[in-house]
Amino acid sequence: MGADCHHAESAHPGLEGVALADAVAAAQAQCERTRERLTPPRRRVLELLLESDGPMKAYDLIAAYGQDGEPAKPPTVYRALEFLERLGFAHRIESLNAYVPCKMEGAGHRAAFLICECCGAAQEFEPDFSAQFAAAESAGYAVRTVTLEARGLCPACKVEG
Amino acid sequence: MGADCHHAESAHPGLEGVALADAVAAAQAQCERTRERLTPPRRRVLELLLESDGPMKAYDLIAAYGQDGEPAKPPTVYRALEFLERLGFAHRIESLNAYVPCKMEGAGHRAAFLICECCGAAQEFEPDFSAQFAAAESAGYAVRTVTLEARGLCPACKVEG
DNA sequence: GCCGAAGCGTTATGAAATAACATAACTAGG
DNA sequence: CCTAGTTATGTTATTTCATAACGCTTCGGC
Repeated sequence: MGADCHHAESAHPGLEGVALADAVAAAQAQCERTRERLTPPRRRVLELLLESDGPMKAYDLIAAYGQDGEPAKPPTVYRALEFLERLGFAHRIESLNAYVPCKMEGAGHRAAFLICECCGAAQEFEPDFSAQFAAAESAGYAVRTVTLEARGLCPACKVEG
Repeated sequence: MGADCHHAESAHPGLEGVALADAVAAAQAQCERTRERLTPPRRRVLELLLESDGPMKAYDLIAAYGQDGEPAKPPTVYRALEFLERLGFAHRIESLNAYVPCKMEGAGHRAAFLICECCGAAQEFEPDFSAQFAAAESAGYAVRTVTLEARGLCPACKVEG
Protein backbone atom coordinates (compact mmCIF):
# COMPACT_ATOMS: atom_id res chain seq x y z
CA MET A 1 0.00 0.00 0.00
CA GLY A 2 1.01 3.60 -0.31
CA ALA A 3 4.20 3.85 1.68
CA ASP A 4 4.32 7.56 0.93
CA CYS A 5 1.59 8.15 3.46
CA HIS A 6 2.18 9.53 6.91
CA HIS A 7 -0.91 7.91 8.36
CA ALA A 8 -1.16 4.75 10.29
CA GLU A 9 -1.03 1.89 7.89
CA SER A 10 -4.18 -0.11 7.61
CA ALA A 11 -7.00 2.25 8.02
CA HIS A 12 -8.37 -0.33 5.61
CA PRO A 13 -6.87 -3.58 6.77
CA GLY A 14 -6.94 -6.79 4.83
CA LEU A 15 -8.52 -10.00 5.97
CA GLU A 16 -6.88 -12.68 8.04
CA GLY A 17 -7.70 -15.84 9.90
CA VAL A 18 -11.33 -16.81 9.92
CA ALA A 19 -12.51 -13.83 7.93
CA LEU A 20 -10.07 -14.70 5.18
CA ALA A 21 -11.06 -18.34 5.19
CA ASP A 22 -14.72 -17.38 5.05
CA ALA A 23 -14.19 -15.08 2.09
CA VAL A 24 -12.30 -17.76 0.20
CA ALA A 25 -14.95 -20.32 1.07
CA ALA A 26 -17.64 -18.01 -0.23
CA ALA A 27 -15.78 -17.68 -3.52
CA GLN A 28 -15.37 -21.42 -3.63
CA ALA A 29 -19.09 -21.92 -3.11
CA GLN A 30 -19.91 -19.35 -5.75
CA CYS A 31 -17.66 -21.20 -8.20
CA GLU A 32 -19.28 -24.51 -7.49
CA ARG A 33 -22.67 -23.02 -8.17
CA THR A 34 -21.56 -21.87 -11.61
CA ARG A 35 -19.33 -24.85 -12.41
CA GLU A 36 -16.18 -22.77 -12.39
CA ARG A 37 -12.93 -23.98 -10.93
CA LEU A 38 -11.14 -22.15 -8.15
CA THR A 39 -7.81 -23.84 -8.84
CA PRO A 40 -4.75 -23.44 -6.61
CA PRO A 41 -3.20 -20.48 -8.43
CA ARG A 42 -6.53 -18.71 -8.60
CA ARG A 43 -7.19 -19.34 -4.94
CA ARG A 44 -3.73 -18.17 -4.01
CA VAL A 45 -4.03 -14.89 -5.88
CA LEU A 46 -7.46 -14.28 -4.39
CA GLU A 47 -6.03 -14.88 -0.91
CA LEU A 48 -3.24 -12.42 -1.53
CA LEU A 49 -5.69 -9.77 -2.66
CA LEU A 50 -7.96 -10.35 0.30
CA GLU A 51 -5.09 -10.21 2.77
CA SER A 52 -3.75 -6.97 1.38
CA ASP A 53 -4.37 -3.58 2.96
CA GLY A 54 -4.89 -2.01 -0.43
CA PRO A 55 -4.54 -2.31 -4.18
CA MET A 56 -1.82 -4.72 -5.26
CA LYS A 57 0.24 -4.47 -8.41
CA ALA A 58 0.60 -7.57 -10.55
CA TYR A 59 4.27 -7.85 -9.71
CA ASP A 60 3.55 -7.51 -6.00
CA LEU A 61 1.36 -10.57 -6.39
CA ILE A 62 4.05 -12.32 -8.39
CA ALA A 63 6.61 -11.63 -5.68
CA ALA A 64 4.31 -12.68 -2.85
CA TYR A 65 2.93 -15.75 -4.54
CA GLY A 66 5.06 -18.53 -3.10
CA GLN A 67 4.73 -19.22 0.64
CA ASP A 68 8.41 -20.12 0.50
CA GLY A 69 9.34 -16.82 -1.06
CA GLU A 70 9.52 -18.20 -4.56
CA PRO A 71 7.89 -15.77 -6.95
CA ALA A 72 5.31 -16.90 -9.49
CA LYS A 73 5.84 -16.64 -13.21
CA PRO A 74 3.98 -13.62 -14.60
CA PRO A 75 1.45 -15.58 -16.69
CA THR A 76 0.39 -17.55 -13.64
CA VAL A 77 -0.73 -14.40 -11.90
CA TYR A 78 -2.12 -12.62 -14.93
CA ARG A 79 -4.23 -15.65 -15.79
CA ALA A 80 -5.54 -15.88 -12.27
CA LEU A 81 -6.39 -12.19 -12.30
CA GLU A 82 -8.23 -12.59 -15.58
CA PHE A 83 -10.30 -15.35 -14.01
CA LEU A 84 -11.00 -13.43 -10.83
CA GLU A 85 -12.08 -10.39 -12.79
CA ARG A 86 -14.32 -12.46 -15.03
CA LEU A 87 -16.07 -13.96 -12.02
CA GLY A 88 -16.31 -10.61 -10.29
CA PHE A 89 -14.02 -11.56 -7.39
CA ALA A 90 -11.53 -8.85 -8.22
CA HIS A 91 -11.31 -5.58 -10.08
CA ARG A 92 -8.53 -3.91 -11.94
CA ILE A 93 -7.98 -0.24 -11.19
CA GLU A 94 -6.82 1.18 -14.49
CA SER A 95 -5.35 4.36 -13.17
CA LEU A 96 -3.12 2.45 -10.77
CA ASN A 97 -2.33 -0.67 -12.79
CA ALA A 98 -3.42 -2.50 -9.67
CA TYR A 99 -5.96 -4.97 -8.42
CA VAL A 100 -8.35 -5.20 -5.50
CA PRO A 101 -10.68 -7.91 -4.25
CA CYS A 102 -14.32 -7.14 -4.80
CA LYS A 103 -16.13 -5.90 -1.72
CA MET A 104 -19.64 -5.96 -3.08
CA GLU A 105 -22.15 -8.74 -2.80
CA GLY A 106 -23.15 -10.47 -5.98
CA ALA A 107 -21.37 -10.63 -9.28
CA GLY A 108 -22.09 -8.64 -12.38
CA HIS A 109 -22.39 -5.33 -10.64
CA ARG A 110 -20.71 -2.18 -11.84
CA ALA A 111 -17.71 -1.19 -9.82
CA ALA A 112 -16.36 2.24 -9.12
CA PHE A 113 -13.58 3.49 -6.86
CA LEU A 114 -12.62 6.38 -4.68
CA ILE A 115 -8.84 6.39 -4.61
CA CYS A 116 -6.93 8.33 -1.98
CA GLU A 117 -3.87 9.99 -3.47
CA CYS A 118 -2.30 10.25 -0.05
CA CYS A 119 -2.63 6.82 1.54
CA GLY A 120 -3.38 4.80 -1.58
CA ALA A 121 -6.56 3.26 -0.26
CA ALA A 122 -9.22 2.38 -2.81
CA GLN A 123 -12.81 2.39 -1.60
CA GLU A 124 -15.26 0.55 -3.80
CA PHE A 125 -18.71 1.97 -4.22
CA GLU A 126 -21.80 1.34 -6.31
CA PRO A 127 -22.08 3.98 -9.00
CA ASP A 128 -25.34 5.34 -10.31
CA PHE A 129 -25.33 5.66 -14.07
CA SER A 130 -29.07 5.98 -14.44
CA ALA A 131 -28.83 9.34 -16.16
CA GLN A 132 -25.23 9.33 -17.29
CA PHE A 133 -25.58 7.41 -20.53
CA ALA A 134 -29.14 8.22 -21.50
CA ALA A 135 -28.02 10.62 -24.20
CA ALA A 136 -25.39 8.23 -25.54
CA GLU A 137 -27.80 5.34 -25.68
CA SER A 138 -30.51 7.29 -27.39
CA ALA A 139 -27.85 8.27 -29.94
CA GLY A 140 -27.30 4.61 -30.69
CA TYR A 141 -24.45 3.71 -28.40
CA ALA A 142 -24.51 0.37 -26.64
CA VAL A 143 -22.64 0.73 -23.36
CA ARG A 144 -21.26 -2.58 -22.11
CA THR A 145 -18.85 -1.83 -19.28
CA VAL A 146 -17.92 1.31 -17.41
CA THR A 147 -14.76 2.30 -15.59
CA LEU A 148 -15.20 5.01 -13.00
CA GLU A 149 -12.26 6.03 -10.84
CA ALA A 150 -12.33 9.13 -8.68
CA ARG A 151 -9.11 10.40 -7.15
CA GLY A 152 -8.76 12.67 -4.21
CA LEU A 153 -8.34 12.46 -0.46
CA CYS A 154 -10.02 10.07 1.89
CA PRO A 155 -11.52 11.52 5.10
CA ALA A 156 -8.49 10.64 7.24
CA CYS A 157 -5.94 12.16 4.88
CA LYS A 158 -8.08 15.21 4.19
CA VAL A 159 -8.20 16.11 7.87
CA GLU A 160 -4.47 16.04 8.39
CA GLY A 161 -3.81 17.84 5.12
CA MET B 1 -6.89 3.23 -34.98
CA GLY B 2 -8.64 -0.08 -34.58
CA ALA B 3 -7.52 -2.09 -37.59
CA ASP B 4 -9.65 -4.98 -36.39
CA CYS B 5 -12.76 -3.16 -37.53
CA HIS B 6 -14.62 -4.01 -40.68
CA HIS B 7 -16.07 -0.55 -41.05
CA ALA B 8 -14.89 2.24 -43.24
CA GLU B 9 -11.94 3.79 -41.53
CA SER B 10 -12.40 7.31 -40.38
CA ALA B 11 -15.94 7.60 -39.32
CA HIS B 12 -14.12 10.02 -37.04
CA PRO B 13 -11.42 11.50 -39.21
CA GLY B 14 -8.56 13.57 -37.94
CA LEU B 15 -7.84 17.13 -38.88
CA GLU B 16 -5.77 18.28 -41.82
CA GLY B 17 -4.87 21.40 -43.72
CA VAL B 18 -6.55 24.56 -42.54
CA ALA B 19 -8.56 22.88 -39.79
CA LEU B 20 -5.38 21.45 -38.31
CA ALA B 21 -3.58 24.76 -38.55
CA ASP B 22 -6.51 26.49 -36.89
CA ALA B 23 -6.61 24.05 -34.03
CA VAL B 24 -2.89 24.42 -33.42
CA ALA B 25 -3.18 28.19 -33.63
CA ALA B 26 -5.98 28.13 -31.07
CA ALA B 27 -3.76 26.15 -28.72
CA GLN B 28 -0.94 28.57 -29.38
CA ALA B 29 -3.18 31.50 -28.52
CA GLN B 30 -4.43 29.80 -25.40
CA CYS B 31 -0.84 29.25 -24.31
CA GLU B 32 0.11 32.85 -24.88
CA ARG B 33 -2.79 33.97 -22.76
CA THR B 34 -1.57 31.87 -19.86
CA ARG B 35 2.15 32.39 -20.41
CA GLU B 36 2.76 28.76 -21.28
CA ARG B 37 5.09 27.69 -24.04
CA LEU B 38 3.93 25.56 -26.94
CA THR B 39 7.46 24.44 -27.81
CA PRO B 40 8.31 22.41 -30.93
CA PRO B 41 8.00 18.96 -29.35
CA ARG B 42 4.74 19.90 -27.68
CA ARG B 43 3.37 21.36 -30.88
CA ARG B 44 4.47 18.33 -32.83
CA VAL B 45 2.77 15.87 -30.49
CA LEU B 46 -0.39 17.96 -30.49
CA GLU B 47 -0.38 17.95 -34.30
CA LEU B 48 -0.03 14.19 -34.39
CA LEU B 49 -2.94 13.75 -32.01
CA LEU B 50 -5.13 16.16 -33.97
CA GLU B 51 -4.31 14.48 -37.29
CA SER B 52 -5.12 11.03 -35.98
CA ASP B 53 -8.37 9.23 -36.66
CA GLY B 54 -8.50 7.95 -33.11
CA PRO B 55 -6.64 7.35 -29.88
CA MET B 56 -2.88 7.11 -30.29
CA LYS B 57 -0.52 5.06 -28.16
CA ALA B 58 2.57 6.77 -26.84
CA TYR B 59 4.79 4.61 -28.99
CA ASP B 60 2.72 5.42 -32.07
CA LEU B 61 3.52 9.04 -31.36
CA ILE B 62 7.15 8.19 -30.81
CA ALA B 63 7.32 6.38 -34.15
CA ALA B 64 5.48 9.11 -36.05
CA TYR B 65 7.31 12.01 -34.46
CA GLY B 66 10.00 12.79 -37.02
CA GLN B 67 8.84 14.07 -40.41
CA ASP B 68 11.84 12.24 -41.80
CA GLY B 69 10.82 8.97 -40.20
CA GLU B 70 13.16 9.35 -37.28
CA PRO B 71 11.38 8.32 -34.08
CA ALA B 72 11.47 10.50 -31.00
CA LYS B 73 13.02 9.41 -27.75
CA PRO B 74 10.33 8.28 -25.29
CA PRO B 75 10.81 11.08 -22.75
CA THR B 76 10.31 13.68 -25.47
CA VAL B 77 6.83 12.40 -26.16
CA TYR B 78 5.90 11.59 -22.58
CA ARG B 79 6.90 15.06 -21.47
CA ALA B 80 4.90 16.65 -24.25
CA LEU B 81 1.88 14.55 -23.32
CA GLU B 82 2.20 15.59 -19.71
CA PHE B 83 2.15 19.22 -20.79
CA LEU B 84 -0.79 18.76 -23.14
CA GLU B 85 -2.78 17.02 -20.46
CA ARG B 86 -1.97 19.68 -17.92
CA LEU B 87 -3.21 22.40 -20.24
CA GLY B 88 -6.28 20.39 -21.20
CA PHE B 89 -5.29 19.96 -24.85
CA ALA B 90 -5.20 16.20 -24.61
CA HIS B 91 -6.55 13.40 -22.47
CA ARG B 92 -5.19 10.04 -21.56
CA ILE B 93 -7.56 7.09 -21.85
CA GLU B 94 -6.51 4.78 -19.06
CA SER B 95 -8.22 1.68 -20.32
CA LEU B 96 -6.42 1.94 -23.66
CA ASN B 97 -3.07 3.37 -22.60
CA ALA B 98 -3.70 5.90 -25.32
CA TYR B 99 -4.16 9.61 -25.88
CA VAL B 100 -6.64 11.81 -27.70
CA PRO B 101 -6.79 15.53 -28.40
CA CYS B 102 -9.43 17.34 -26.39
CA LYS B 103 -12.57 18.10 -28.32
CA MET B 104 -14.26 20.29 -25.78
CA GLU B 105 -14.09 24.04 -25.53
CA GLY B 106 -12.38 25.49 -22.52
CA ALA B 107 -9.87 23.92 -20.21
CA GLY B 108 -10.47 22.49 -16.80
CA HIS B 109 -13.55 20.54 -17.72
CA ARG B 110 -14.11 16.94 -16.76
CA ALA B 111 -13.63 14.52 -19.58
CA ALA B 112 -15.33 11.20 -20.18
CA PHE B 113 -15.27 8.80 -23.08
CA LEU B 114 -17.44 6.38 -24.97
CA ILE B 115 -15.05 3.86 -26.48
CA CYS B 116 -16.13 1.60 -29.30
CA GLU B 117 -14.72 -1.89 -28.88
CA CYS B 118 -15.20 -2.59 -32.56
CA CYS B 119 -13.74 0.37 -34.41
CA GLY B 120 -11.68 1.83 -31.59
CA ALA B 121 -13.18 5.29 -31.81
CA ALA B 122 -13.32 7.32 -28.62
CA GLN B 123 -16.06 9.89 -28.34
CA GLU B 124 -15.55 12.51 -25.69
CA PHE B 125 -18.52 13.74 -23.74
CA GLU B 126 -19.27 15.93 -20.77
CA PRO B 127 -20.16 13.79 -17.79
CA ASP B 128 -22.61 14.73 -15.12
CA PHE B 129 -21.39 13.89 -11.65
CA SER B 130 -23.85 16.05 -9.81
CA ALA B 131 -25.30 13.17 -7.83
CA GLN B 132 -22.52 10.64 -8.18
CA PHE B 133 -20.23 11.76 -5.38
CA ALA B 134 -22.68 13.36 -3.02
CA ALA B 135 -22.51 10.43 -0.62
CA ALA B 136 -18.73 10.23 -0.80
CA GLU B 137 -18.29 13.93 -0.17
CA SER B 138 -20.66 14.02 2.72
CA ALA B 139 -18.64 11.14 4.17
CA GLY B 140 -15.55 13.33 4.06
CA TYR B 141 -14.01 12.45 0.74
CA ALA B 142 -12.49 15.21 -1.35
CA VAL B 143 -12.81 14.23 -4.98
CA ARG B 144 -10.22 15.91 -7.17
CA THR B 145 -10.29 14.22 -10.56
CA VAL B 146 -12.50 11.61 -12.15
CA THR B 147 -11.85 9.08 -14.87
CA LEU B 148 -14.96 7.81 -16.63
CA GLU B 149 -14.60 5.45 -19.56
CA ALA B 150 -17.54 3.55 -21.01
CA ARG B 151 -16.90 0.71 -23.43
CA GLY B 152 -19.33 -0.71 -25.88
CA LEU B 153 -20.37 -0.24 -29.49
CA CYS B 154 -20.76 2.99 -31.37
CA PRO B 155 -23.93 3.43 -33.46
CA ALA B 156 -22.23 2.38 -36.72
CA CYS B 157 -20.71 -0.79 -35.31
CA LYS B 158 -23.83 -1.70 -33.39
CA VAL B 159 -25.94 -1.70 -36.53
CA GLU B 160 -23.69 -4.05 -38.47
CA GLY B 161 -23.20 -6.25 -35.44
C1' DG C 1 -10.98 -45.31 -21.89
C1' DC C 2 -11.00 -41.63 -25.25
C1' DC C 3 -11.41 -37.05 -26.66
C1' DG C 4 -11.85 -32.09 -26.64
C1' DA C 5 -11.57 -28.16 -23.75
C1' DA C 6 -9.65 -25.73 -20.05
C1' DG C 7 -5.82 -24.93 -17.20
C1' DC C 8 -0.93 -24.78 -16.05
C1' DG C 9 4.35 -24.34 -16.32
C1' DT C 10 7.97 -22.31 -18.74
C1' DT C 11 10.74 -19.50 -21.79
C1' DA C 12 11.03 -15.59 -24.06
C1' DT C 13 9.68 -11.22 -25.70
C1' DG C 14 6.95 -7.14 -26.37
C1' DA C 15 4.94 -2.70 -24.80
C1' DA C 16 4.60 1.21 -21.66
C1' DA C 17 6.78 4.44 -18.72
C1' DT C 18 10.35 6.70 -16.05
C1' DA C 19 15.09 7.69 -13.67
C1' DA C 20 18.99 10.29 -13.95
C1' DC C 21 21.97 13.61 -15.56
C1' DA C 22 23.93 16.86 -18.83
C1' DT C 23 22.92 20.81 -21.88
C1' DA C 24 20.27 24.60 -23.77
C1' DA C 25 16.72 28.33 -23.76
C1' DC C 26 13.88 31.50 -21.78
C1' DT C 27 13.02 35.53 -18.28
C1' DA C 28 13.03 38.43 -14.40
C1' DG C 29 16.12 41.38 -11.42
C1' DG C 30 19.86 44.06 -11.11
C1' DC D 1 23.08 43.98 -21.01
C1' DC D 2 24.29 39.92 -18.06
C1' DT D 3 23.63 36.73 -15.01
C1' DA D 4 21.17 33.76 -11.81
C1' DG D 5 17.17 30.86 -11.50
C1' DT D 6 13.88 28.33 -13.69
C1' DT D 7 11.93 25.66 -17.35
C1' DA D 8 12.61 22.69 -21.16
C1' DT D 9 15.17 19.48 -23.97
C1' DG D 10 18.52 15.62 -25.38
C1' DT D 11 20.26 11.25 -24.31
C1' DT D 12 21.26 6.80 -22.20
C1' DA D 13 19.66 3.32 -19.66
C1' DT D 14 16.49 0.93 -16.93
C1' DT D 15 12.25 -0.36 -14.80
C1' DT D 16 7.60 -1.73 -14.88
C1' DC D 17 3.70 -3.94 -16.93
C1' DA D 18 1.80 -7.53 -19.89
C1' DT D 19 1.42 -11.24 -23.31
C1' DA D 20 2.90 -14.77 -27.10
C1' DA D 21 3.84 -19.33 -27.86
C1' DC D 22 4.35 -24.14 -26.92
C1' DG D 23 3.99 -28.49 -24.70
C1' DC D 24 2.08 -31.06 -20.82
C1' DT D 25 -1.61 -32.09 -17.51
C1' DT D 26 -6.20 -32.35 -15.75
C1' DC D 27 -11.05 -32.33 -16.04
C1' DG D 28 -15.57 -33.77 -17.63
C1' DG D 29 -18.71 -35.69 -21.11
C1' DC D 30 -19.44 -39.50 -24.24
